Amino acid sequence: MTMPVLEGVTCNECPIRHRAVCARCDDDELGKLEGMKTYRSYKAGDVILWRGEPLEFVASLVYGVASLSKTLEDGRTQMVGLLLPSDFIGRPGRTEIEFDVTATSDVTLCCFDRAPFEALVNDTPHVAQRLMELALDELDAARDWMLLLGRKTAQEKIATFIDMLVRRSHSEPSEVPGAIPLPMTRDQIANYLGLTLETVSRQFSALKKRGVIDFTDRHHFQIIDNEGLRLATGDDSDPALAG
Amino acid sequence: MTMPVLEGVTCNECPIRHRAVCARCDDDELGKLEGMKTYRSYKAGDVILWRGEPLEFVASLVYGVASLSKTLEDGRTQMVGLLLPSDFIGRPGRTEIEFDVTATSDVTLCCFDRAPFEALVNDTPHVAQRLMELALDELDAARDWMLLLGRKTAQEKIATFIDMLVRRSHSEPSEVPGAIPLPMTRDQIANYLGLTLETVSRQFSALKKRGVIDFTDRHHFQIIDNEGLRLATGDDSDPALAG
DNA sequence: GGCTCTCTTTGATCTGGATCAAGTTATGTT
DNA sequence: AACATAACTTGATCCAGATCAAAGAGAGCC
Repeated sequence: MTMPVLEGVTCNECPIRHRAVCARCDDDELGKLEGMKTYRSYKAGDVILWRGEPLEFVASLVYGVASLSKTLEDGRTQMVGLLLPSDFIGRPGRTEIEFDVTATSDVTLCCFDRAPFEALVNDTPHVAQRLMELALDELDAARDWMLLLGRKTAQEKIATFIDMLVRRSHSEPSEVPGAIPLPMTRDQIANYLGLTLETVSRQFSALKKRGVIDFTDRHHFQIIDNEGLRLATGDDSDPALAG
Repeated sequence: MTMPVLEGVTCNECPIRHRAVCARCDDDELGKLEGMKTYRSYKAGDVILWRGEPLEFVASLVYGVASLSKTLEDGRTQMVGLLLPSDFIGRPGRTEIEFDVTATSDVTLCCFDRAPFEALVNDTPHVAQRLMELALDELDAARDWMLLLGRKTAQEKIATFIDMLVRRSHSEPSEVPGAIPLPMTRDQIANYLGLTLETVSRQFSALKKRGVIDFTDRHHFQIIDNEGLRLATGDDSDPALAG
């Protein structure tokens, strides 16, 4: 996997310019952010932030995938969020976080030191508003996931996960056409869906056998039957909505 | 249960004055809210808002308990939030909601028409900031609940639920001393915890048999063994933290 | 090319919580 | 007080997904 080099890239050339925390900024506001930003990179598997550790910086995720996870005393873990490009790490007024943040693939962040960023938020309504929107989007996503974790079957969980990946990964242009990247191991997917890795593997096999998806390799798949996938999520009763 | 009459009550006498969306307001700002507010009451079981319906008003919950829930096509439902006094319904920039809001007990809301409220938010930073804090608190709660739904056992779910009730219900002074109200049916608790009502009932019985809690009646209980309760939640490994 | 290590698949078995099925206790209502 | 209805408890059985186990399949390295 190639890791784009971003040092020296201007905000106007940034791939997440219109979806990240800076989405609503005008040129003037963007200039201030431009002067504050630094890029950081992490290898797949690196821990970006530990739960409870003081938060030195906030950041937008530019490339890659990161995960938020919580762990019980005996080691059971549950992912409580997946960060894709344009997602934000850190919250106004919070000096620490309640979960670990880990690089799932190689990751590049656009970072701002926390104190000056907060000062900027306070007198830049465009940034404050965008932060609120991002927080509310995360809250909606968290609630969809609560329904999934509490009430969906293993098959429905896997179908919903694939459906979410298709919707959210505005797939990189350079990739094999039609092949959607699966940027996580079976174990990480299991931790996201509240399952075991064996069950994840079995349900992928079942969807493949049913002709809903197909794997080009273990980390790239294609949708064969979009309608079948949608039905398998358990969300829509009305087939007309999926057409 | 007595339902306090609130018509004519001033904001300064309001029981949620210092925790609700108005928490940071000065007297001037409070005056504006005072002029906009109206009270609405609902009976236990009433639907306050349907998913997808245009949002006419936003509100703070003053008395009672309400729930947010999502439903799959075949009727399986999952509660995705519990609203207690001072919690807020409605979000800046959102004209509809993604879940049903239902009165769990008799409920009183302090309502504001949506459009004028949003106008006020835009030029009252104290309100905008407080709304952000409330949203982030909900996000933290949602993530704790994802860990519960995805990884905890039935016993741990029940213990965590009780522990949350104890922490959050600043129990009404008029109640029987030491008796904590359980403001939901077994079925509603099951929908909150991703269980069935039979499992909820069995786990309450098990905690009672183990001497952790005791019931004065079916909707009021007491904590007998606080340490035992904390251990049963599965959260803390370190007993020193619970002391 | 062969070796090692990690990830993945598949099979066999077990079990926690769901489901099915009575009874029991409250809370009204007339 | 008798009745009706809704909420709750408890028991018996079942099954989806966990757990235990072992065998493939990549990917990196010398």
